[in-house]
Amino acid sequence: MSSAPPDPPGFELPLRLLLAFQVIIDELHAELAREGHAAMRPMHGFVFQAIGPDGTTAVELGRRLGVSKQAAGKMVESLERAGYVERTSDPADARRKIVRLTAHGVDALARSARIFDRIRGDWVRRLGSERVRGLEETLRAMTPQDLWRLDVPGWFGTS
Amino acid sequence: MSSAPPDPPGFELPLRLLLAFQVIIDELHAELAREGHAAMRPMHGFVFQAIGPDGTTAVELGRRLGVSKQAAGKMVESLERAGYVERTSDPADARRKIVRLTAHGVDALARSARIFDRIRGDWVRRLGSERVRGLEETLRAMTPQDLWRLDVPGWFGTS
DNA sequence: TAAGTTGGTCAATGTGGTTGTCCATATAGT
DNA sequence: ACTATATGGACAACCACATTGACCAACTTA
Repeated sequence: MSSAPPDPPGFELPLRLLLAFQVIIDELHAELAREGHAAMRPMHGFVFQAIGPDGTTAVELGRRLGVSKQAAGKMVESLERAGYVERTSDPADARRKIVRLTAHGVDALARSARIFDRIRGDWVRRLGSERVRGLEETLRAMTPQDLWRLDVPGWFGTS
Repeated sequence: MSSAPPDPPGFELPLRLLLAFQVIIDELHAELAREGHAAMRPMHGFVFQAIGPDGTTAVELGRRLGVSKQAAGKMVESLERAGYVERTSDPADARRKIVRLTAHGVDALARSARIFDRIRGDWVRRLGSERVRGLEETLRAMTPQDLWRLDVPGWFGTS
């Protein structure tokens, strides 16, 4: 004879979505640090992905990430200092400098992929395959198709 | 005779979680802007919540949000300029300045709550009550119990 | 009442973003 | 072929938002 539980307040859902994202990303970087990539930051994964296997230019990178070419250039500089990317000149166009992942960067990206898969496996163990698949389907239905259209940087400004 | 679909790569889940959060927050702020709160920023909701109905101090606010007291003080300043909060001195302790939401701030908070509920209603219409409840239960199972332990600011630094 | 703790503010600094400017190089139009 | 335009990259100045360090006034405790 118990009545149905009331709906939770609407603000719980977005908060849990963000919290779940945080949980996964924190776990990823804890594991990356253990595997020798302590310098990796949450943003870096997105940047590596935007660089892609064939490399790209700072201007194109800025476009993909939704920031100015100057901001992209500074990102590349710091990633270069950290040894994750390198810049080479384009023989076909003397203006362009191609940004490519170094072996170290490729390693970080490969490890990230493995760790993400492992974390998903943990979720499957705790929730069952059906619920994880259902979760992914539900989120797919409610989010833009293009996974990489996040425009993360600066999106969360305070003022 | 079709084989089962393969598991998606593990990185899709966190990305979709973040995307879903963005979708909701963007919708919230679009609606808030329509209702006269164009100055509201994603962070502000968290800050308002941390201030609470009884007000708090800059130091305590910094603790709750996981930032320095100076950073919290600056946040308060800008929110004060925007008319969302006011500072009054504590009669019981001449050092303390109590930060409280103004009527305008309370209005923004109340509207946010209503809009969040409305957005959840949209999800229910598109997905059905069962799936939304299932989503919330799943996320609840995988995230910390304390909803407000997010330590958002600066968490996503690039370097 | 002296000593320590706490709340608030000021100043200097670091990081990561912005726009504006400029130059070298490619590309298109006549 | 030459000029005009567009593009990639770099430099500078600036802004927003965080940090740490120092300091003072006011409360608390021994």
